[in-house]
Amino acid sequence: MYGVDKDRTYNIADIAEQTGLSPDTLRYYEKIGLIKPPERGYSGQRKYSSADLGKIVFVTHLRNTRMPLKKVQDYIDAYNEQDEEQCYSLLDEHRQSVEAEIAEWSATLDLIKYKLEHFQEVKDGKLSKGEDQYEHE
Amino acid sequence: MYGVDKDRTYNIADIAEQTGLSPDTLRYYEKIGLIKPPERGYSGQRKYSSADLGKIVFVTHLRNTRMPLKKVQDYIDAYNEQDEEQCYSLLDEHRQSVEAEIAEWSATLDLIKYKLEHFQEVKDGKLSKGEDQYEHE
DNA sequence: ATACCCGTTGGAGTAAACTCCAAGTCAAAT
DNA sequence: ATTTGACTTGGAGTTTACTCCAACGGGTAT
Repeated sequence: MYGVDKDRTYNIADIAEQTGLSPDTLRYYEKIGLIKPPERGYSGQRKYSSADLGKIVFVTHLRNTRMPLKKVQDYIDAYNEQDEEQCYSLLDEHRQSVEAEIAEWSATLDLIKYKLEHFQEVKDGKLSKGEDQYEHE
Repeated sequence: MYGVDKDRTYNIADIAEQTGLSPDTLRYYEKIGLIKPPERGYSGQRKYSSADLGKIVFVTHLRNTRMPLKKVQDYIDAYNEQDEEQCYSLLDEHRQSVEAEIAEWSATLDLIKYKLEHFQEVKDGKLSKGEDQYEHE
């Protein structure tokens, strides 16, 4: 709005600094088609615009949700086609998979806790003398 | 205890069936030193004992807790040295990392939910006309 | 004897998301 | 003039945990 140079350009190091992505990652995202190739300067160096920066920041927001790059890709595509419905469902789909992930990790945690409790029994002597080798479940 | 052939032998397919691991995975675990090489039969084929089976099942129990193979390795080592303290701390350490994992995924989920709500606002028209391109946080 | 099936090996390939590298260009600073 | 520093490229390497493959051996069924 104010104070922001809408027309300045950024080199790859600037973008890296602004986004927290490494230059390598930026080139990688470009290579896989996640971000569009920016203009090039005098000696072939990338020259990003403020709009470019905005789009890359947007990608980082999606990545912050741990959305896989393929899905980010799909999301960007839907975004460019102004298909908000599709954007929404992709995000909601992602929410579901994250919920599933949490459920799996929670079940895993329960299992570990169970093992730890069982372990306590072993240390308490309840099972310590038996031939229960490799049988802590 | 009863009805279980303590002295029968198993080929790799039998072990695969009993454990749910593939023959390839069994050979892989053996290659990385996670399970000890079993006896070999007439023509060089693996001949697992009941004890072998037990140990492999044990590994699958650890893997069920999503413990990384390296850590399973450490656990087995500690187990073989009868260092129960160490076994316990490895498991507890693992519990902590799983809890951290859950915390991260939960934060991710919150972020996604926030985005979805924000999205709703967009669809409700609050932001739909603005030049807010690439600015859904 | 021939096909068939199960096993063997070393090594390559897969997925995801980077990360690193060598070799090269180019301009500014000394 | 030369060093320094930032950038370029294609391509290889990293991690984890497998999975697949070709080429081969050997016992069983017909």
